[in-house]
Amino acid sequence: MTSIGRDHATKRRRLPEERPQQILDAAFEVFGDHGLAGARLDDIAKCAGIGKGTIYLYFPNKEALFKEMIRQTVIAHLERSERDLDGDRTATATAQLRDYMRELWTLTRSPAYQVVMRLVIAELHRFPELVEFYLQEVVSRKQQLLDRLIRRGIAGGEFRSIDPRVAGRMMASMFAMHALWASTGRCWPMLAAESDEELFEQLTDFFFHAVAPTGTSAARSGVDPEPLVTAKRRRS
Amino acid sequence: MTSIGRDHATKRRRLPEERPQQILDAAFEVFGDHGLAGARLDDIAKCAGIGKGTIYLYFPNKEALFKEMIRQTVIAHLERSERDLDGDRTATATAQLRDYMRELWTLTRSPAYQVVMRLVIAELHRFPELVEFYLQEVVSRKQQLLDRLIRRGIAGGEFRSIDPRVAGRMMASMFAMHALWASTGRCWPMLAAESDEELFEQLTDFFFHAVAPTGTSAARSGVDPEPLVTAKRRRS
Amino acid sequence: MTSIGRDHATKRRRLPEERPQQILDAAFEVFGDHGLAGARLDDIAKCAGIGKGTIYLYFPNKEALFKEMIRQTVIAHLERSERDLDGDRTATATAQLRDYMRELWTLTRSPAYQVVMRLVIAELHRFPELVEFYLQEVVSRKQQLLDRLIRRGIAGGEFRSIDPRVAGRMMASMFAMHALWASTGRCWPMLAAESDEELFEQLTDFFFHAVAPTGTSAARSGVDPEPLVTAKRRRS
Amino acid sequence: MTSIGRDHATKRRRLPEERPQQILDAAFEVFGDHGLAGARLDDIAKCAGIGKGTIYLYFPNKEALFKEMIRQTVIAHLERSERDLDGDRTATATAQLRDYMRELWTLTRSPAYQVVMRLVIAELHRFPELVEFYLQEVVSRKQQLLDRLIRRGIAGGEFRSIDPRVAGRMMASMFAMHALWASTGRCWPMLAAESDEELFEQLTDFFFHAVAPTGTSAARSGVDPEPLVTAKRRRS
DNA sequence: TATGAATGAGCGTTCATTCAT
DNA sequence: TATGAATGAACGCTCATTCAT
Repeated sequence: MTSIGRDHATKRRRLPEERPQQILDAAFEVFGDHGLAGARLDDIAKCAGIGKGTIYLYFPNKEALFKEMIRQTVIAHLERSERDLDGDRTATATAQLRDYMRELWTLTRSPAYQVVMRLVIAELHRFPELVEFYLQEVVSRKQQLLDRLIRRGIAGGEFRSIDPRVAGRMMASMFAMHALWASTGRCWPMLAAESDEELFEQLTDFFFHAVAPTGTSAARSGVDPEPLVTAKRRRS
Repeated sequence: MTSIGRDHATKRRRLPEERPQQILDAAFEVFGDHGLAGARLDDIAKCAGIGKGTIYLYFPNKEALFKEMIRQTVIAHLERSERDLDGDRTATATAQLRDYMRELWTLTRSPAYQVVMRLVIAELHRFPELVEFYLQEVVSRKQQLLDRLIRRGIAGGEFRSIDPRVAGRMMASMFAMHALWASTGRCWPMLAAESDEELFEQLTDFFFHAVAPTGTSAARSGVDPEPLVTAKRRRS
Repeated sequence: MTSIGRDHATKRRRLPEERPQQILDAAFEVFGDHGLAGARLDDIAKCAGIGKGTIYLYFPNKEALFKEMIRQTVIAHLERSERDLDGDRTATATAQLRDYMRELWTLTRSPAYQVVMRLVIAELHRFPELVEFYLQEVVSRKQQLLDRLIRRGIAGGEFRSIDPRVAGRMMASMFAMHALWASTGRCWPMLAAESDEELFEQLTDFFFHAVAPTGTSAARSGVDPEPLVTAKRRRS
Repeated sequence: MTSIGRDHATKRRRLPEERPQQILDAAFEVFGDHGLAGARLDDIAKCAGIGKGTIYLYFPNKEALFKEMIRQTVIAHLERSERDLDGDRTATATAQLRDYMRELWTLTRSPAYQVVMRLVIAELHRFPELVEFYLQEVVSRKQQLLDRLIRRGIAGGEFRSIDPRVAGRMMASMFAMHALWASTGRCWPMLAAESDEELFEQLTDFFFHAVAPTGTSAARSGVDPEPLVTAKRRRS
């Protein structure tokens, strides 16, 4: 069982300081496959290449593991977005929004984010303390971010006069749902035929058409009319 | 929670013919609170006011319970929609689509549907047999339904030239996500300020703008431009 | 479910007076297939063509069913044997013993007896009252029966001088074990190649050789020397 | 029940290496009392002085426990016999057979073997996988062993010309049944009056008489004619 | 007398958590 | 610090027994 010189393995003994991250990485993987309730600590330990008891040296219980996962993924992304958007005040709202979407889409394709999204939807409501945290630190901050952006687009005539919270919510719902679908590719082959890039184009195209100023071609927002059946691949 | 016309004693001894529905009602509640994996048959029985073993007189196992929940909500709706849409071939695609959305939205507001949606998204993938069932009986049928409708709208010049599968997917994602949000009202008060009717207007408005023929006011689709900040209440 | 004129079925409604026997017949069948612990009252009821609750009108519980089965099978056989053997005092001991064996073998081939044998061995020891009954009413009476017979054979020079209790015990053990093996044909195909008749010949042949007077061919007991590999079929 | 040299506290904390045997010992006891189906894992755990879950660290399920019990008793003996018999090619078939019987008898007197025999006969047929295992690893191997031995005895003129499979089966049935009887000593006092040694003499004597060459005294096989009523004690 | 829907204790098995090493 | 053997409460499911009809 023990192999000498096993230093090329993916899971190898790391420094003690890395232990918590090592455990979290394993948790992402196992929670993703089996959900919060279905995941076994045994598997997480095995996946992290450590003993089962060791987990309890760094996290008081299963729930705490989940908390930390949310903190890492979701908060990290939010702060990055805030920095990016507030940093550049020269670009058009359309351009900034497109950048934001691009980043969101990139994130959306990462397994860790997909896992967290699914867990948040499926199981967060059983941890009231976490719900509070999530609302304060994620939902409302994200909403404000989009609000500012869309208001600017409306004011500048880039978008039609739409309730910015509604537009933000629509965007969020489309991206979230597609992330969810993408996260279970094998189960929901609905999306399988297209590339991620194509999906992104479809999402942005749909959104910008929806908020395009009335009486105006959405093409002005930089989106070409789509052919009937399948969007052609661009850039990819 | 209390149903009018329950003229019996505490909770027990409804008519035997109602037993399966009685169990399903309890299942909706408990599954909603604890998820598919987290729900205990014991609790469902207690909630239904019957013994644990009684459940097994009507359903072979937990999975079958959920299958029946899906049948009662999602599939029942699907079949109703299929009947409605195929029954009236005179209305415009826009009108039919609006009718469909209206019905979907009504469904979307029912707790039972919200629960099912969350469970499907969160946990279905761990029950391969159910995944198969869902793909066959729900996803593909729904997709075909929308496909026909949207194609007709495009052919008739009501909608712009968009991939009908994409448009269908966007619509589905928006409604599904709003159902999810609404299902956890206490947790996601994001939507709480507005009426259901208003939410419906926002959804349809957004969608019809997104598929409106280019160079054309979406107003032709029967949707007025929205005021800036908050949609005014109509009809409700 | 209810078929009119269903009077040809094997399990049909009998007179109420026959109810207990009807239940016992079903019990023989189901206990035989599944053992005492493994048998479900549901199956017995179904097999008897009656409702499950009806069983409890005639037997206080599962255990009582088993008791009655033993009483019926074992006692019935014992008394028949005693009558037969004591009735005819003219035949040789060898002939009488052969007759007894023949009858025992016939009994041994009946499913009911095989079932009881297996249950007695497997589970009787858990019912002390029945054990007492069985020892008194079966074991000792049977032993006395054989004792008398074998003593007579020794006295008359038909058998060698052997402890009659030992000879009786050997005979009983061989027959019992073969009954057990035969009762699970599918599981113990060891015996499958031969006919019941052949097995009977092998058993009696072996026994009479073992008790044959020393220095004498067993053939005198009416048994031919067997060929080396496989006994030829006679009479069957 | 109490083993000498157990110098620890109450019952717990034997060396971990002994755990599997500790569990098996308890299994022998509980299976013996309640049968295969009737035994509760809880009781086995309690009897072993460990927690219920601990059993599953060493055995995947109930069935595997029994499989191991068979291995330790029946198969271990079988392999010992195979080694012994193949090791010494100089002894007469009679002597070898007597040695084999002697060992089988020793085994037959051990409670563990008696328990296993009863369970095999009474309940094995409900575990198809175990049946297969038993047929492969015990029945057929044992039959071959005896076949070789008896054929040699016949070829050398030590035994009469008898179907070796028949002779083997008779021997097996006598020993098995005596094991069964002995296993319920309190229930079947039939055999209690005599010593084990005496029983062994009776069994071998009976067998060798049965296979003695026709027209020849069985005494040549080394067995004296028995006195009428009770075998005298030898060697014991 | 006869029923079968209803019950709930009890089963084998799992796994989050503990703790002696 | 790190382990993994040990634990026992809890799960889904079964079925002997009860009881309203």
